Amino acid sequence: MANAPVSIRDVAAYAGVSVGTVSNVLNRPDVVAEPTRSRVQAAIKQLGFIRNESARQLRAGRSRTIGLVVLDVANPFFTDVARGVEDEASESGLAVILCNSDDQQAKETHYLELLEEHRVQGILITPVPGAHDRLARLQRRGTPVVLVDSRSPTHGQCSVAVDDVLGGDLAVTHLLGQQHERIAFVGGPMSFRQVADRHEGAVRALRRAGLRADQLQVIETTALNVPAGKLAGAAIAEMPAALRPTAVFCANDLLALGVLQEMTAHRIRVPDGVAIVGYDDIDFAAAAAVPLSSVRQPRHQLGRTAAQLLLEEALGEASHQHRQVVFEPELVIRQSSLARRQDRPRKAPRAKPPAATTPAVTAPATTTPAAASTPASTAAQPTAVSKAAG
Amino acid sequence: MANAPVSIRDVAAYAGVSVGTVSNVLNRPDVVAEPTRSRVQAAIKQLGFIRNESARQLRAGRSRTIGLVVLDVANPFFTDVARGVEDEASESGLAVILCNSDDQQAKETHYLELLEEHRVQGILITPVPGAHDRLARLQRRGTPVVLVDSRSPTHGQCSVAVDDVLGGDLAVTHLLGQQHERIAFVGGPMSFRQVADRHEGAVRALRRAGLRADQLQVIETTALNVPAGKLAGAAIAEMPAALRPTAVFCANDLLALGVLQEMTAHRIRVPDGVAIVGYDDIDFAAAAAVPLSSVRQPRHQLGRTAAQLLLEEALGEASHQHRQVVFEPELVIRQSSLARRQDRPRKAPRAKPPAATTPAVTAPATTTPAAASTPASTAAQPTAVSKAAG
DNA sequence: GCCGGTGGTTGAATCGTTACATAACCTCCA
DNA sequence: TGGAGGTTATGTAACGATTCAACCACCGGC
Repeated sequence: MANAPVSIRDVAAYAGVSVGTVSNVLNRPDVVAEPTRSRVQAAIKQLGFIRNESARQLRAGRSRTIGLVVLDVANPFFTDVARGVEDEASESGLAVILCNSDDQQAKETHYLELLEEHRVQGILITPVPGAHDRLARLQRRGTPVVLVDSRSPTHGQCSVAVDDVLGGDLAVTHLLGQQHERIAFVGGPMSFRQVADRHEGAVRALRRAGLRADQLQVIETTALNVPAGKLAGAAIAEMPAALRPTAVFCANDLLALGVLQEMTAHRIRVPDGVAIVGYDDIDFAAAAAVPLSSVRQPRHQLGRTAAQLLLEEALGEASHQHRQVVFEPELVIRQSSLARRQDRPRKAPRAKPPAATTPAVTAPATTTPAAASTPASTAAQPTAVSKAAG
Repeated sequence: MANAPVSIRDVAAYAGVSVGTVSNVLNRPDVVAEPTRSRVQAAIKQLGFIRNESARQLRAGRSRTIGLVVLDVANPFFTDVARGVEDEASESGLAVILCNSDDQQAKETHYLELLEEHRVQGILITPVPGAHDRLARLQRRGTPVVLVDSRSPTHGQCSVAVDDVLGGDLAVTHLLGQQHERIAFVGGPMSFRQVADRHEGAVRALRRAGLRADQLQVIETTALNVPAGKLAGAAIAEMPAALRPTAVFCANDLLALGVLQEMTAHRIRVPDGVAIVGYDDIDFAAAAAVPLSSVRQPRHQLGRTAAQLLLEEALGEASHQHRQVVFEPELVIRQSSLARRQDRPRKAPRAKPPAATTPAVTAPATTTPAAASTPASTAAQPTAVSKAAG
């Protein structure tokens, strides 16, 4: 039987003080004299009083909550980001409402409404394509928005992202270094900026190597999960061996795992028959059938930084300047993309001296052409921070 | 610039009606005459009015939210459960606050307080060991609690679980059937009911096969994640081959993946050197270095059912009876536990016999001894439903 | 011409908390 | 003795939405 909920009023009566005093004990204990304070605290304990957040929020005008909208909770990339967000939020005593838009505009819209009705402090979101108007409206009405793993086209909000063009470049440069020339890009929908950028990076690497852009075979998927990867993998497996790409760069690790499974199913050896590089370096990448090379993103850091920016905007001084933080990715080389015999002559190695003796080799930033502009920086630290007027 | 938030009052003024009427338009549009209604709706749109959830909640006494507390968001098992919960909740227009206790009592307590302050409709929780008092107190104060993947010792609340003893039994019975006799159990802490039950099931299978219980080597871990699995794997790898278990049953798939990685690192072949069976059948199990045999749980269904029970208790009639729903697990056999050559005596050539032509073999329930008592039932449906007084 | 409905609308009270202006009381010093 | 100044405690007005009794206007029936 639920006994009547006890309010601050009941506590006050029980302790023989006014409600104001109880409120003070709760929020500014130092202004209450010792004997009173402990009497009130005893009453609180005695009656099992629990603050009512709704009432506090109503009074305060805002809730002590932030919203996080991700594309797919089942993707470890996002759960790691979420943990980062949560760590940062809980340090400020804020709760996180985690919402899963599942790539669907309708679900996203629904959650944005819900979060706005909850008067959250702000919203962290990896938007579905075309969400920018909705987000802008939200901001105009007073809810701060920070884009996660996405970049603000208008600089109208803060954002935290990873340089995906560089990531794509790193991946494909590596594959080219392993003597691959028939390379495919698996990913989609292209309307996702992440996907488009990774593709662009791949093209850039190809061009720099003197190849034509249209030599990059593109296999566009309808989603970024394992089943979509399997479909793409099946398509690749069915190609005649002479035309089949010798290497595949996947827009994320889930796709890569799907492709890998399908290769195994069709008895195509990885990396000998087809080399694979994924993206995100989720923990399962290293445990895959063939340990997966992947472009690592600072996932946890991404979430933490996003939350920091949001709190800065929501709680901080009015003089907030929107910032675009861009992290640098890092290529992790594992077995799935190693040439069959690294050191045997065959074709003279083009320009890839430090091969891999250790299972996981982290490409030092300095070996990547694109990194030249960003001197001495750990990949886990933002390298490009631009500012825009609030 | 955040323009002043617009309230129901502003809408009323703008539309030239009373606040009561606006509220009616929002909540019982049918009692409002057509011309008035559309006038109000126009005003709402015009002013960009957004309901204030806090105010509604305050008035209603309860929020339109449920809390879900899991042990580890990074474990795909829990994200799948969470999706089930979310699907069910959103059908009733409820939001889910997802909290990650990280196996830590302190974090769990913190989140429970937070959820109680938020006056959630109820809490779904996979508790850390020893949380039952805290939960009971919570219930006494009026917040419904449903245990997820856990069973109520006192029948004082609803619960949804999977028969973990049966799961353990299935796994080890299978390994015994593959001629393994030196079997190890990897899992921990034993204070988790799930772990203890799976272990118990393993022992039961062993006994039934006429072996002594202490022949099951137990390697207790301090957590249920990949790193803990690697530690256990390293321990196994270091044993002299003559003493080393020929098969390992892991309390969950993350541990199994860790063990598997370590076997590979130590050049111990799976399943020839050591066979492995995991638990949960997360999506990544099938994509592992060696596709992982695993005990499958109806994860999504688990979450959905838990949410259903909670809503039944929170929204339904006062005559709620607590129920304990138990699902039945299902063994999925993959390469990691297939005997080298079922019928041939010794070491086969290194070329793996094409054991699995079908990627995943699902053991039909009827082959498992324990299933005998539960006739014709899909594993995805609850098989045991006991009732207890509210 | 009065009464009883009925369909629409109103306005005030309410939820639990916080902030703030005010009061009550002490102590100390001129 | 009469403040001044300081410390504590009090009471009340918000915050925004919902609910509900009361009210109004109008119609039909007798």
